[in-house]
Amino acid sequence: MRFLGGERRRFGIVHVDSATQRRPLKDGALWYREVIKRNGLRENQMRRPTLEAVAARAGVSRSTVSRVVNGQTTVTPDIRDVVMRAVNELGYVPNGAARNLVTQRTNSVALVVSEPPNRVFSDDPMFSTVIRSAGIELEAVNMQVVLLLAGSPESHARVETYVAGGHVDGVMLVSSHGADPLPVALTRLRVPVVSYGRPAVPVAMPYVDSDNVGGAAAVRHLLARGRRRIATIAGPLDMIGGQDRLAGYRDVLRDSDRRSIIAVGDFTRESGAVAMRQLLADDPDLDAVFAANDLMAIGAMHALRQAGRRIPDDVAVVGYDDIEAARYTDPPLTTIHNPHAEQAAAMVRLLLGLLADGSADPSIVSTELVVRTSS
Amino acid sequence: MRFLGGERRRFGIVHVDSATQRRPLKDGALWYREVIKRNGLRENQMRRPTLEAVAARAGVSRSTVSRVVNGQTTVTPDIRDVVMRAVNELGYVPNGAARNLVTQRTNSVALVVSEPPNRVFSDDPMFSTVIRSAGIELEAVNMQVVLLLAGSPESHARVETYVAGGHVDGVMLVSSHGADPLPVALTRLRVPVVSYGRPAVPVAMPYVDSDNVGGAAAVRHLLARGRRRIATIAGPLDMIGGQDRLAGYRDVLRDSDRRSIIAVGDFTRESGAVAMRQLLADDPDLDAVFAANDLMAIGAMHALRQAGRRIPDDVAVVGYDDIEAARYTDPPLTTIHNPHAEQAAAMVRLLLGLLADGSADPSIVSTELVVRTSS
DNA sequence: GAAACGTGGGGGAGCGCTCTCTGAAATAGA
DNA sequence: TCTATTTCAGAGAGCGCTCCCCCACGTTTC
Repeated sequence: MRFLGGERRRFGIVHVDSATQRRPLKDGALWYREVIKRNGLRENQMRRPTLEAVAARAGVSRSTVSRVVNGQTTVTPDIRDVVMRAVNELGYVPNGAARNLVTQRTNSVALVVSEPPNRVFSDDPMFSTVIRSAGIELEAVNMQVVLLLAGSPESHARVETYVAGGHVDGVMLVSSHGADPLPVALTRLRVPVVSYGRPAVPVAMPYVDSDNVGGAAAVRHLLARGRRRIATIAGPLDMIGGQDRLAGYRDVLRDSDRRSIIAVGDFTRESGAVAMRQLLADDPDLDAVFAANDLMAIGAMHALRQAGRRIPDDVAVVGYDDIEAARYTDPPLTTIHNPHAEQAAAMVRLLLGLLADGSADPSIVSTELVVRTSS
Repeated sequence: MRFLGGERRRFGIVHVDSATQRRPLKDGALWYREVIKRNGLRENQMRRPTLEAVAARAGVSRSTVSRVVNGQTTVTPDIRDVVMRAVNELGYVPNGAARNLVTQRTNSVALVVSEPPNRVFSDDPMFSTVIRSAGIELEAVNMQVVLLLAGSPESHARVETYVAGGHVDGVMLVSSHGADPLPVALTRLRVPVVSYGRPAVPVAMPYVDSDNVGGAAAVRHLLARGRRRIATIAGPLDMIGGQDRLAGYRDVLRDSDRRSIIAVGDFTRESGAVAMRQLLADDPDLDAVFAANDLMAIGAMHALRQAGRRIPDDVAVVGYDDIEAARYTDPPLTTIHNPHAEQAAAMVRLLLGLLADGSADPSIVSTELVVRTSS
């Protein structure tokens, strides 16, 4: 092994079986008592330098060091240099908790992902895109993202307590479905909250959404290609995204006097495959399908192939989102480009505006049809 | 619009163009001054109740309230009830910053994702799996995940400062490549750090890895299938994962007296396609390819189809990771199942052990060949 | 019945920082 | 030369919480 590790640490390779892996863990709150007790003074000795220490070394007051560290300009250059030297020599870094306590600000925001359990295990790239984009945008202004998973009802209480505890300056809410109590609960906390996509419940919460005409554009495209029996695989109808994309589909078909053929999925590949099989059973002659996201489109393509249909010759397929994978399906998937990264960045800006001056200028990012060979 | 929003907030839909979206943002640290100034006393009035307030209402001391809130058992049931009533009436939630300051513990850990920029925009589900699994595991012990992106050199300083600032109790490092200074820098900070996968540089840091014999198993499988010219698309060679999987490939081929045919990718689909084309140009007669991850395998399949090769008839393809998408390729992809979720959970447990008592029992999760129809 | 012990609650220090207030020194003005 | 004004550093009061220490009050022991 290559660990050079210390006294009490044991290193080495151990194969763990699933039983061991699943053992319950002690509550976080319990440890620190034990740890403090065990480490006793040692902890004190190796404590990081404080403002006080830097001040002593530089021969100035705490206030002055604070001013220097925070970049205030009312400090004479000479003194500034002396302080900076002391800071570097001691390796001083301000203590975040102390700063948060007095400023009442944490410079971090929560990203609350409120997703149903079945989606947790599907690997929808939407989530990683949002997380990443929001993270990048926040880091540009020196703020951090705290990820809060709110999949289960129990975790809701945890999330609420965390937010109410003043750990974050604001909240970004992603993917809430109709019955989700979180949007309402969070707004009651008097903490700035914004939503990724229009909230499914009526609540006074600024949001950034994407232009939902995409669903309509997809169907018009299929119509223009001469398709006559166009089915759709809708997303969960308790989510706004699911509703809106379905509405777009319906509107266009109604206008062109065609029948709607609808199956409902839950945004996972598996559900797309299941829905496609059902659609095929309902109407064997369908010649096109519009899926409310790419993952379901991929599942649908899989089911179509298994049923012996050629794409796009027998059945045309259009997805939604334009995830990277859409470029690599066989054939490449026609889809609606939905700029999740931009939308996430816009959400961050919305929240920052709220934090800075209470302003909330929502924005809508626009979608665009990307025609590939599946249609 | 459905915003019911307050006085100074402006709601409404505004289309933003990319130029506006990209405007630079004020530094986080600058606002709070403005905000404090602007809000003045109002902020004070609506401050959340403190321990003091609860104590006053319950007619006991701060200490007693603290004991009750923290679940200490040395409080008489009567008093406990009185305090709890006051807590509920006031809606008291302990202030996190104050608690962190005095306990020197934050109950949150950082997940540092140190990934090269080109991978940021590829949607590798590995990252979301790790993030999600680690998050779930930590929430079980009431701790939070703070996501720190360390893609660029500039962001390294930010990450270091953040960690040094005591904002987190420990650090989980993901996906570091050879030249990454972060592992070394972080260990110097005297903060518990664990790594997802063996660090690429020799450093005293506990890690959880996956059993890298997978590469070998994949190649043996292809050999058993009667394939004679087996190529590989390796991952970045400055990452341990890339090295190890390549080593497995090489070892098996050497033992069976066959020639290695190697191209290098960077774990993205695009790079897999590029590498496949190159491989095909180098050796048009190859009859199998082992890609170091599924994303590259998907890219390779795409390139093979474009080159008119049938899979698996002409060329067999094997991937690595067994991401969800591998089940939905055409044909479904044979791959090495790599339990990222389990590995992430094990990493969390490793870190928690370190935090609790300095113990670090590393573990290796095992991989397994999953045969589908691409080979 | 006095001394010893145990038990539950209050007092108060202090975690590390920011920021207002104050005062000293430097500069300007008369 | 003396006062008015500005500039810049220090003193000190908290931010909201935890936890050590101690005291008051029972309860036991000899």
